[in-house]
Order: sequence, then C-alpha cells, then structure tokens
Amino acid sequence: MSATIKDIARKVGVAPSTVSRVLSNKSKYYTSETAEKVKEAARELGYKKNQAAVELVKKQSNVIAAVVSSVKTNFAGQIIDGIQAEASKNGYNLIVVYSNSASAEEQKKALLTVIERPVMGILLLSIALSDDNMDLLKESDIPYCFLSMGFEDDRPYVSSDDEKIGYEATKFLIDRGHRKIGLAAIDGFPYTGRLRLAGYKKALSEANIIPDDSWVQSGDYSYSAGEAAMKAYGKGTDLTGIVAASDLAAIGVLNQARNLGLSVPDDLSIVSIDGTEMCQIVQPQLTSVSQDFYEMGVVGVQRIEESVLNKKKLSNNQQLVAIYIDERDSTKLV
Amino acid sequence: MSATIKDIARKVGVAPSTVSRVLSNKSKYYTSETAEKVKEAARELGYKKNQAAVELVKKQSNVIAAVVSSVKTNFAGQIIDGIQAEASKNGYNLIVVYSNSASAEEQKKALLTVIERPVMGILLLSIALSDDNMDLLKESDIPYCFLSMGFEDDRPYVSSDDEKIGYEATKFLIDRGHRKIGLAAIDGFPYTGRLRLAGYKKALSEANIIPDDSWVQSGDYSYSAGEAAMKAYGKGTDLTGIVAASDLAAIGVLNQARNLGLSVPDDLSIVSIDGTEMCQIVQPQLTSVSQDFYEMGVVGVQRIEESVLNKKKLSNNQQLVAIYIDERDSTKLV
DNA sequence: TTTATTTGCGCAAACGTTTGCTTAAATTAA
DNA sequence: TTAATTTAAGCAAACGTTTGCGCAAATAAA
Repeated sequence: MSATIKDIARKVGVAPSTVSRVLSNKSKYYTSETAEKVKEAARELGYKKNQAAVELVKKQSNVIAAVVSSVKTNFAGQIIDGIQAEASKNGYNLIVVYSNSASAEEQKKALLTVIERPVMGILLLSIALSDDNMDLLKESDIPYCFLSMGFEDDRPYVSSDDEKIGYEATKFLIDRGHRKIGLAAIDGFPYTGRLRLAGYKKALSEANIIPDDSWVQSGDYSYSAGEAAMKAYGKGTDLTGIVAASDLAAIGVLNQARNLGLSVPDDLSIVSIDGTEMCQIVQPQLTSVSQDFYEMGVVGVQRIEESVLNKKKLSNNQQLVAIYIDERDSTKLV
Repeated sequence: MSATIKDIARKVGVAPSTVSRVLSNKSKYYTSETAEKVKEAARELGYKKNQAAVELVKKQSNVIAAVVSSVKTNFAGQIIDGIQAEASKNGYNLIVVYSNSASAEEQKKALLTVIERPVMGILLLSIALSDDNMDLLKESDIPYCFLSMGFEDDRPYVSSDDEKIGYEATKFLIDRGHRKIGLAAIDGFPYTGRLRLAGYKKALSEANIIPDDSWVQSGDYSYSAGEAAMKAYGKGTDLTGIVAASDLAAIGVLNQARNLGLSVPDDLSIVSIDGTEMCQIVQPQLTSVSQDFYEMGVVGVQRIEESVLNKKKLSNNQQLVAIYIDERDSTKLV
C-alpha cells in the first residue's frame, strides 16, 4: 500500500497538516528546515498524492475533460493538441474520453465518467448530445463548451464560421472563372451543413448563378460520400468546380474523378474543407478552406478558464475562429 | 451544490447506508418498496455519485487509463477503438491522456494524472518512457501494459511480431520476382526498427540476395522520411521494390517516386507497413503488411483484467497479435 | 520591562461514500 | 408456544486529504 501523508508526518515527527502544507507549497507555514525533512521523507517513502482524497475535500480539480466522438474525425487530433498545449501552459491536466455518438447510452457513460468527478470543465468535440444527455450536462454545473460545432440556441461553443466557409470556398472558384460549381457530401440537417450550404448559395447568387438541383449532392462528409457524389455528377458533368464537405470527401471526389477519366485540376477543380495534413499527401495536393482546429482547442480551454474564474455566465459565449484559404494544386482558372 | 446520499436518506427517511446499498444494487439488503422510494428521490434531486468519495474508500475504480504519445500516430485511433470496445463490454470506463514523448517532464505529468488516482490499469500506446518515469510506473503498483511496442526486458506488452513484419513484407516482393528491394524510413535504434530490419535481412538472405548498403534508408517513419528515402534512391535506382516503414512513409515514397517520373507499380512496387485506411485513399492503393491494432487494444484490456484478477505477475506477459497481408495496387510481378 | 505582533505548527472537522457489525422485527422451525 | 433463523435497516468507522482555528514561542514595538 502506498505511503500517506500521515506516514510522512510520523516519520518526520510533525503533524499531517504541516506535511500537507509543505507538499502543496503553501509557503509561510513552516521553516525551510521542516520542508526539507518532509520532502526528503516523501521521496524516501515514494509518496504519491491520492487525488481522490484531494478532490473530495476540495471539490475541485485541475483537470479538464474532453469528450470526443469516436467517429473517425481526422481533425480531432489537432483540436486535442491545442487543448493540451493551452491546458499544460496553465497547469491543468487533460483527460479525454471517447464516446460513440451513435448510442445515447454510450454517450451517457462517457459523460458520467467525467461528470461524476470534480473536473474543472468539459470540452465536447463535434459531438451531438441527445436531449437527455444535454440535460445531464447542464445539471452538473460544470462549465462546458462545444468545439467545432455551432448551435442556434445559447449553448457555448467555439467553431468556425460555417457560412463563411461555404461562401469562401465557392467564391474562390467563382473568382477563378468557374460558373458551374457543385457542393459534395454535405448533410443538410445539422447546423454546420445548413450554414455551409447557405454560404455556397450566397456566393452563387452574388455572381448571379442559379444552381441546378443536381449540383448539391448530400452525404455524410466521408470518403465514400465524396465518391458517391462524384459518381452522381458523372463523367459527362458540366461542372468545372466542386466544393467538398471535408478533406476525406474531397479525396473521394478526386479519386472517383480520376477513375471516371477526369483530370484534376484540368477538367475539374476541387476545393476541400478542413485543410488537414491529408490535403498534402494526395496528388494533386488539395486546395482547401482550412479551419484552425488547434486554435479552437486553445480558445476552448480559455472559455473554461473564464467561466470558472468569473463564475457567472458569459455574455459572449459563442465564438468563431479564423479560417483561411490554402491554395494548392487541385484548382485552376477556367 | 449537488445532492448527496445523505440528502436522499433524509428525504426518504432511511439511513445513508441503505441508500448506498440501493444505489449500488447490493440486493438483499432492502425491500423493493424502499428501493423504489430511494431511486425516485435520487431522480428528483438529480443525484450524481461523487466518484472521488467512492474511490477514496474503495481504493479501486473501474477506469482504465490509456497514455498516448501525442506524436501523430494514425493508428492510435484504432487501438483506442479496440480498448474502448473491450472495456465497455466489461463495464469499465476509459480515459485517455496525451503525452508528448519528447519531454520527460510532460510525460511525468501525464503519468501522474493517471497514477494519482486509483485506476485499475494503465495502457501505454507506443510511448517511450524515460527511466525515471518507468520507475514511477512500476512503483505505483498499478497493472500496466505497453501496446504496439516491444521490449527486450520483461515489461509486459502486446504488439506485432516486428521481425515477421519485416520478413513478410520483403518476402512478398521476393515471391513476385523482385531481387533488389529497399527498406525505407525505418530507424535502427529502437526495438521495433531493429527487428523489422532483421526480418528484412533474413528474407533477403534466404533468397541469397546480398543487399547493398544504400538499400536501407533510415528515417523516422514519417511522410518526409519516405520522401527523403526515395530521393536518396533516385530516379535511376535499380531497386524494383521498396518496403516502407509506415503507411505515411509509403505515401512519401509513392509521391516522390511519381515526382521523379517513376510509375508505381510499373517501375517500382511498394509494400507499406501498418495497413491503416490511408492505404486505401491514395492511388494506387497501397499493398500493406497490416497490423491488427484494434486487437491490440482488446488484448491490452484483457491483460489488465487478468492482472487485477490474479493479482500475481503473469508468466506470459508479452504477447503478439496476428499480422496479415493486404495486396492492393502498388505491387506487381517483375 | 510589558504588551502586541508574528511565526511555526498542531488539532480536529469536513468532504461523500462504503461496509462490517448490530439490532429489531418478521418469519420459520421445533 | 418458544427458540432459531432470516430479513431489513441503522450505526459508525474508515478512506487521505485540506484548512480554519487555536496556541505557544519568538520577535518587535511601546
């Protein structure tokens, strides 16, 4: 059994309270002499703090929890890197739990794993919570913030401006002379997809382009959705440019186009959305509207910090991070 | 403040102990009538268990911790999926902490995050622990197991048979008529790289092929290491086949080969190691020696289970999972 | 000197559970 | 009917910290 604070106290001949104060650097409560002896003894005994005890009495910990949907999102890693960096900078620890967003039951288990202990905040990465689980989260009174997804209600989140993403991607192609532009593998239902679609339509409308219904191929952002969209457009499509819902979808479009005998970017330009490393490992490298996932993580942690500090609800609790365009080799003038 | 067991007890008019027993389903200690009232009250009060208190008294929890090196490993996700599935099947919860393996200090923080609470076991994903941190881990008396990396000493691990991987990849090419075969982006130092190199040499030697020094280009398994290796081989290389150290490295080789004007697989066959989804999103799709990462996660959890159950050290604590070859389009007969 | 202040440390309560032991009531066996 | 057993529930200790309060000794101010 591991040594406790009492063992150290006994060994050194002081009170447990003194040991506790030394070990948590509450200076001005002991001589440096005592401190040395205590630290020495702690080292000898291989003392390790029991965080359960600490958290029980303090009702607060320095750990931030991230709940991640287990569906293959290739950008989750970047967000986590950002969270990790900012958390570590401020002395917080990060724990991540994975949750299959498909099952409300699994989701609840993941949520309870973090809610049932006094974490200082919860970050939810592109995860669609069921109503019950949303209630659970709210009731917990733990500060939380969604990352990489937005809402119409007042839930706190930090994400990209999805309408702008759709707009910029489309405008990028229009500015290069394209008039017939598809939108591939996007889903109409959730907030994200709807906004991107709105941006796409806005850009077209500003250029007086009236889209044909067949230009928008819905899907679930996946590789195969990209493939399917391209199949639907077909070899003889009159589209000259395509905005793909995600990097993976863009690669699906790219490969399928090649299989159909279409050359990218000569016959078809592709703009991808997300801008992860995948854009750079395919040939041609994909032009993308890139999101700053790392920054989302950083800002997410800052939001949590603020809400534990201020204790009050924040007025401006929905925040957007910058997007930028990375022109690579999958697009050209027409 | 959240409701406690005592609040429920007061509300229903029973003792806290009874509430505790009801809520943790210790049947045979109460009437179903009492149970109903307790559960009802718990629901009304929005009761949430305080795990810190539970863990303090039980000195045991049902959470398994995974420590993951934050370096971009595209297979970590698959291992975690496996861990998650098996853990969930057995009623355990999983928490993941990320650790930058470059810094011993960061590593220690990650380790302490999990050691300082009574987790039931620790899984370490392809993470090279410093000696100090290894001691920390051992002292903690928490069962642990390394995943996706092997050791020469008696540390418990589950990984693939890396010598066999090197052997099979090379043999695959030999069997298809290749005689001049490179090994790209592998590092000679750690156990994994050394074993794969040994397998590579064994296969060559069995076929009476004497490798030239230039055939082995060392590197760090990365995309750019793959590129660099292919650059080193050069346009005029007499190699007809290359074994790449990882999927990413293989893609680096592939793209660089194409840039040099070499066609895959017509001029050059490539066998990748790992077999993640990336193999299927590049063109041509990459033939790979695939590892069963998911299974590693599953087995890892089982090892933890065993060691908490048996309490004793296991005799056979180093385990290998199967590998298999996925022939795709990057290889051909010569 | 006397009085006030500071310093260093100990006491003990509190945090929210679990669980071994006890007890009273209810049931069964004799 | 009495004795033995079972059932349902309560009591209180324990888990390992933190921290407000108290107190003596040492120091500073008067």
